[in-house]
Amino acid sequence: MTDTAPRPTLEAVAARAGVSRATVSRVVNGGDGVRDVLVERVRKAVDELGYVPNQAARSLVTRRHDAVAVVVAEPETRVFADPFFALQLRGISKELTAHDNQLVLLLTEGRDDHARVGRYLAGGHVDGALVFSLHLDDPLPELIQRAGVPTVFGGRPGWSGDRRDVVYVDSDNRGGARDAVRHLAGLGRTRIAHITGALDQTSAADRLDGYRDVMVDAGPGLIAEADFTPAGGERAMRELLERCPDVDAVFAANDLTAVGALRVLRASGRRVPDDVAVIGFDDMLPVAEQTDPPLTTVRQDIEEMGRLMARLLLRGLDRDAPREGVGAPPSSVVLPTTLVRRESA
Amino acid sequence: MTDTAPRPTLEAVAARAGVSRATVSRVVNGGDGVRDVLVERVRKAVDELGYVPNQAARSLVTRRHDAVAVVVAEPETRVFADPFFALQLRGISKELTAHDNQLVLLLTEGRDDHARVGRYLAGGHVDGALVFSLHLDDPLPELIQRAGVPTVFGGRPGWSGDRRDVVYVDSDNRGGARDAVRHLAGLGRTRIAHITGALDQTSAADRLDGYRDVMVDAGPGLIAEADFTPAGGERAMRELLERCPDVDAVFAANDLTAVGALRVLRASGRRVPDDVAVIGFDDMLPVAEQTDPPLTTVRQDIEEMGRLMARLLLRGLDRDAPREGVGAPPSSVVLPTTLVRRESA
DNA sequence: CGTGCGCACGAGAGCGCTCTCACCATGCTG
DNA sequence: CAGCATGGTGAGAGCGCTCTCGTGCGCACG
Repeated sequence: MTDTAPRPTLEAVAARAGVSRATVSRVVNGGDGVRDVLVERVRKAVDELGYVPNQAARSLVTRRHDAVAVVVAEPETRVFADPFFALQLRGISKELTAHDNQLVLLLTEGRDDHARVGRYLAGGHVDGALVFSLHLDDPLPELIQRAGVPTVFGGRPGWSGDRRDVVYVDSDNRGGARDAVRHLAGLGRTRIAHITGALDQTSAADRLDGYRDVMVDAGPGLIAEADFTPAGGERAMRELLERCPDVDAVFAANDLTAVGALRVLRASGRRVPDDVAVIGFDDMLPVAEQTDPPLTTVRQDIEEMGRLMARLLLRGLDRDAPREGVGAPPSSVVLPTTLVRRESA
Repeated sequence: MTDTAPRPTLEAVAARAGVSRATVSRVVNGGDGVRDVLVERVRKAVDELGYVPNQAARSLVTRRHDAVAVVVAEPETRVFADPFFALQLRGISKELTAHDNQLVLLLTEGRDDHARVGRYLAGGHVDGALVFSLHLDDPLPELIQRAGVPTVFGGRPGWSGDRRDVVYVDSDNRGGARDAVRHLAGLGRTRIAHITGALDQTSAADRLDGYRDVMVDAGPGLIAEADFTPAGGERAMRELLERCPDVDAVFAANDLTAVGALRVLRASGRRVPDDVAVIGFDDMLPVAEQTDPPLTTVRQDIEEMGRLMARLLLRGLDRDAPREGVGAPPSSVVLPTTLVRRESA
């Protein structure tokens, strides 16, 4: 735990290079309009002194921070006890880094914490925010919009339907669900059930919608509600078997739910996929590949989602647009999904 | 994507409250030495104007940022495709938040990226750093030490043996391994094998040491090297069965490895735990509970590790110490592990 | 009643940077 | 050859805050 040494200032570099502060500043920020001789001289001085600009001083005048907040709400941190979180973060990080932006991570801890996040964002410490808050009743999005911080959401916010200015990046949950169910139908299955996710999240609702798109005449008996967890999957599967013992296919809202379903199916003596075909969602790798049998599932490109969120945000901040007004204002993006065939369906 | 509005300054608050800037500053920073009447008046003005201090301006003069960098090296981000990362981060976040510090996340992408991180840390943007870099040959720790930023490491760095000033937080990998092996021995097992983790990481090396502590006379035939992945676990288990078909217990370096081992054992017709007892490490919940049979494993309190890292760092920054010099300089901490008995051993 | 002390407050100087603007060479046009 | 763009450079103001000092006041003391 060493202590920081005093760092050289612009002034020091200017003195050493025999130019003015202004010129050094110009060189440090690209060097346009400075003769090559001087640029060279300043660069040398910078190297020799090990000069690094003081970001605080810079922000004070530019009102830019080159920093973006990533807000993850508490309920999500549980969901993110899977690679989802890490991957998305990685995509975000890559994109931000490529544009020299820092990533300030804000994890909320319970609802009281929302105020703190709101205050922080309103405090103008960051240029924008990437927010994961997929619950319908979450006050956070509203709070953030009010804070006046440019924001891109991860996953469609529940209330976004009526607001045109909300920008989000999402997977094509509905389309992916349709693909899954169509695949099951293509296998000749006719009694295709669906185990939902937590329906207060748009992803779960959208997947259910996709299922219904294909199974227009599915009775409610074939739909069981769960919560994205293996335990929930078990419960729902048992329920389904009771209501409809001759079910021959299950589309689970995510891979973890599918794991629970698989376990119950096996315990009931049914073979997968011979008796009951099973499809998950996410392609959560350590899980989907390890199940018995390996899980057919709908893959979403999670890292790309993160990257895209960051890209949209930065574009909105005019970091990217070469000329003012050239880039259209960013609008939401829905990424395609792909069905990954393994052995469970 | 709304745009930020101009924010009120100290000056504005001062004018409204009819006091000087200095007084407002005093109130905002605790209010010592200001008459209650004025404190009240200033507070009111702050509320009415929705004043939030400009952190950049403040940092410029205080040279404090109330921000801490969390550095995660690339190889780790893969390992952290498990709840490890999220949990640790959560612990860190909680502790930092409690002390009004921000969390700046730095994920490195390949070795070239180290320089960037070094530059950032040397740039004095943050008051300290929490670093995850558990590989023996990683240049990052050295780089960071040279940057002169107070740092606490997550996991014992490979080269820390000879350096007294390195502060880290780690689990008692060695002790946990000993417990696991002793438990297996206590079950009457005599041919207890060990599947190692990636031995360029101290955690893997320490667990191997713990195994050896108990199995002082274990032949090399009972040790197979793997890499913390299920696939590695499978490979190693096959190897072990070949070399020692009558093995009756396996201590795997982590839960994922154990999953691979379980699969091979089952495929070979052996029953767990009847024929072969298996113990993992981590208690990675979605995994350990879902295996067949549920996995006996060594649990480490991951969130607490994160919290502790942050606490040590902040203490080192004198955020905590009520009086100068009262708190001893922070030293490394090794957290205990606990054996969680399920059904595999 | 004068002196001294302590306390509450304000004035003002920076922190390190960016950015506007004025200045001074040039080089070109009329 | 005067006049005027043009482009490179420096001087200086100011971003919003903290913090040191100096000032004025009330009070206890001699």
